[in-house]
Amino acid sequence: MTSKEEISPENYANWFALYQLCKHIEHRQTINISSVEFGKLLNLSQQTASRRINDLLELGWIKRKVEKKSQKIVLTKRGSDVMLLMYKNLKNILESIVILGTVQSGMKEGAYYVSIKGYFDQFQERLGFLPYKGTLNLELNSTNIDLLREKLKNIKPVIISGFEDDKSERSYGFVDCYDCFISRIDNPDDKIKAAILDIKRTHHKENIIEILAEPYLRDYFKLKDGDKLIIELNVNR
Amino acid sequence: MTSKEEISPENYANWFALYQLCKHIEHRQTINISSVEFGKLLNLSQQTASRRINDLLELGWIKRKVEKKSQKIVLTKRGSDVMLLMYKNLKNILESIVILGTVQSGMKEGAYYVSIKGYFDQFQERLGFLPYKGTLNLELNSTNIDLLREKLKNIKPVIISGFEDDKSERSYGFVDCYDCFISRIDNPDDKIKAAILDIKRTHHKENIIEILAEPYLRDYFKLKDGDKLIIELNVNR
DNA sequence: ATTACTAATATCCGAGTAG
DNA sequence: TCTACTCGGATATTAGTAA
Repeated sequence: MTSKEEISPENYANWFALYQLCKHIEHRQTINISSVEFGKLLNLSQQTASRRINDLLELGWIKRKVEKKSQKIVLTKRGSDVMLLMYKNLKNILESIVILGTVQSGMKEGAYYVSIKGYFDQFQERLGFLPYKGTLNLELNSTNIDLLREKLKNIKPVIISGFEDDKSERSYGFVDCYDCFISRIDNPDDKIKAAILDIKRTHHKENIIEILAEPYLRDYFKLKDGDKLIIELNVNR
Repeated sequence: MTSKEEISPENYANWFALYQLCKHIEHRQTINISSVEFGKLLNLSQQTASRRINDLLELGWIKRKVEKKSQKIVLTKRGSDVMLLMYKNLKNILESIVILGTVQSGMKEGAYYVSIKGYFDQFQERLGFLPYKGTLNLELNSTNIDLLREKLKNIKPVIISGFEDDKSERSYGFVDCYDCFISRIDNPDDKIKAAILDIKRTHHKENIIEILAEPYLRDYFKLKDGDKLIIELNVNR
């Protein structure tokens, strides 16, 4: 069974030691590292690094063989459980610290509206980019949709005016857009400037939003349905 | 821009403080917590908890308002970046500490072979479970396939004997199976007993393995193509 | 109630060094 | 070279309070 042990102040130094070790795993859960080298990783002395290794041994998080030139350290089942537990917890935490959207296969209506010249020209002018002729649909869970709505209240929308189409004699309403940045959850540094189409006026279910961006986001981020994206708004926090 | 700062021994106590705070976020990146309560979370005194909050303020990871009964703490952009960075690093680490397989849409041949009575009866008897009549295909990256092969060398396979089918006058070769456990990467505690069909004898690409289990795994784990599963072997580490 | 200062103390770290 | 012990000094934590 996976151990449920939490990292408490008595051993978070040890958790970090394990974390640094894991970052240097080479093959088959194995690390070859001397205590001097390990000390450098930890910004600590050889003596303390050596003591850390012994602590990890005692916790049952690693096994090792001391050899002449260095020591061969192997992560135990218990050790990998410790890392897994932290991963799992962080994953949960992320749901409450960033706004996450799940990629959904779009109904093609988005593409139609974006393409309409009366809208398209305004998008280019007021959003500052020439949008791809289609939208990416993101599903938000209820926590995230609330968080998003709350944040949008404090942001000035980019207003896309309505207009009349002479030929079809139809009138098109105004649309509010909100500047944002989109990134993959596993690579938050690669951000794309994008815009959220006003969620009040979409024909979708309440928890789905539509994203406009210059590139075709499915290709740019290599997305599949179900992938998670971070939606970042320009609010000071 | 996302800060690239690493957590060094001078501030990993602070990292853990932030982590514990984040675990208790209620709404809109906000936490209401007194220094006494926070001290309990950290297994530390009220005084130290209070100092930690001040450290986090100084690092720019949180903002706060001290109120009568408690303090309202809000995670900053910088603070959420710190958490995201750790998440990203852990995600990378996981690839080297557990064997991960990516769910692939199967070609239906697996189901055919499992269903053949000559095999099916043996599966039930020798694996200890009545398998679902189909296999789940998992794609492994090259690191993980090497790791798996290495581990399988040290495990005794469950041998499924070959046989002749009188009617079709075809002969079926033997199959090796390996006991394992399968779990979702985001819920490693919920493990399903399963078996890996001998990768040497599959007709697939080299880096795809087939999994047998009692339930229909796609339903049990609510899987979509691209989801990641942990494959655990019963080896002592 | 709170938060947080100061002073006392407990803990941790690294130099020196042995095996 | 390695790892890892002892021990004095550095650092962190807490008790006692103030605000």
